[in-house]
Amino acid sequence: MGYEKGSSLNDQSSTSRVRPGQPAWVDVDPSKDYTRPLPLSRPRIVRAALQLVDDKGLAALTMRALATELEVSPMALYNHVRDKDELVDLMVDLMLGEVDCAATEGDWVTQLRALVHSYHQALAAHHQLARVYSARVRIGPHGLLVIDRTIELLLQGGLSPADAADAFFALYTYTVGFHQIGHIVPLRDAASQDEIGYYAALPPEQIPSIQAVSPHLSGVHRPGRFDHGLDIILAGLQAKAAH
Amino acid sequence: MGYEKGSSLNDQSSTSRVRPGQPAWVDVDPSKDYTRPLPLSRPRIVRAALQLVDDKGLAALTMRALATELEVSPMALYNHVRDKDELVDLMVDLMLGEVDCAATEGDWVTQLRALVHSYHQALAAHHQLARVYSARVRIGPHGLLVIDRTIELLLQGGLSPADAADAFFALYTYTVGFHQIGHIVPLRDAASQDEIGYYAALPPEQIPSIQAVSPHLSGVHRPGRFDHGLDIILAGLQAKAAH
DNA sequence: TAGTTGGCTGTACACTGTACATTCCCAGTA
DNA sequence: TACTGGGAATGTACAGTGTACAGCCAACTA
Repeated sequence: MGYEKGSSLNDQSSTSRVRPGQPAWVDVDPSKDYTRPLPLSRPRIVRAALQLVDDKGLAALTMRALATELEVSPMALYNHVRDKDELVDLMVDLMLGEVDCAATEGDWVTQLRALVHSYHQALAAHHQLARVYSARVRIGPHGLLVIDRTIELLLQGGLSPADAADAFFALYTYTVGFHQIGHIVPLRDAASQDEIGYYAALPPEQIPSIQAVSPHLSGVHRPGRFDHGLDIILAGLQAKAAH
Repeated sequence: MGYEKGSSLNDQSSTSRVRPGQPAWVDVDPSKDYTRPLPLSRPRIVRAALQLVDDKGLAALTMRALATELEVSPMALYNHVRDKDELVDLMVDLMLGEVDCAATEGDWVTQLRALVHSYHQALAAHHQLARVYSARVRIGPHGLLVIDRTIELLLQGGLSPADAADAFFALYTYTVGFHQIGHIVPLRDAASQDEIGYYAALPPEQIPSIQAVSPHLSGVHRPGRFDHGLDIILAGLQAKAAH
């Protein structure tokens, strides 16, 4: 997006920029290094970081690994980003830019469902990143727009400002929380069963209700799970909006 | 709970145990070290870790710091705990032991509200620990009991097993998510305003709805916030239970 | 052409989790 | 009482983390 230049000129290598100060008639001297990486920039760093996390997981995001990816020394990043914390904040806001706030079809509940679902999809597309919403969330411009649109719809539905704020937090908390919750595994033998194998730590007769719904518990993030929960909240909101 | 021995005998110092192998008539020889720490044990380690996190925050939980607290070498911990991951799992389950699953007054919604509220309170009492629910959750015996009781009440309310599972996840996600969400601060100048100062990153006219409810947004975890959201979900559940 | 500036580099440090080998203490047995 | 086997605690060490700091060198300004 305006940061890469002339990629058709340099073939597979993305690191060609002719060093200045050379006379024009000098073509190529293989003994010298005429190439430099693309200019570093905040957006390029953040995009590369998000890519890295999507590909290799959150644990793989180290300043060193990111620097390697960008063919640059680790400390070079610190000219564009205060610290790793800020980098993560920027990544979150980049992701939030993918949320579609523009849908205006249907009544307020329908629009709200679409908005939150879009939020959900953005998180799902970068589900590793969702685990970072902890301790503090720093809201950037994209985040602000999503929040504003959500509250707008709640007010449009007839909720009081106080109720709208609470409802916003309920939706926000549910949506982000859904992605923060990872796979649920029993305390022991986590390796043997990679998802819910609930009963491992307690004999079945002590947890009859879990037994009763057991097949529906596996697959924490199974398709439709999020929307079912969302519908429950929306139903509650409609009840509240109608007094 | 049966792990400390004779605490009334040793005064404030928790590190007095007479070294064996000394003749009984030898009273005290100050030149020798007769004292040893209390015997290490899984529960003692886990309790000390939870205390440490409650007092000094999650970041302060390092194996070295914990070992210092227990007056023991760092590696001694590894005789009782596989790794830090397992330690955290055990801490979570210890906290879940504080949830009150026994209330049986009122109808199923009332009981469910009380149960989830108790879960909320346990998390609030150790709110630093809540931030650890990421990536994976390993459920221990206390966690299983809480889950089982929740599902029992949902089934009692008339939900189908599939609906009960979805509803459980909605409640679970909301509750845990509520505590994972930390303070919300704007991207810039986070230091200057320690909670919501939303508008910093965008001019006010671009986020009119946020402006409209602004006073109700501050204080993410203000008293009552959790319960208002919970009531929304419970209202949705009642609607669902009644078809 | 001389001076300055700002992005990039290499080095270095404090700190993390934890593997490994060693030492020590204590219980149980002869 | 003396011996011994084994589990628990220790010290050392290592790889990997974020990032402070000082120097370097290309590129811009006068």
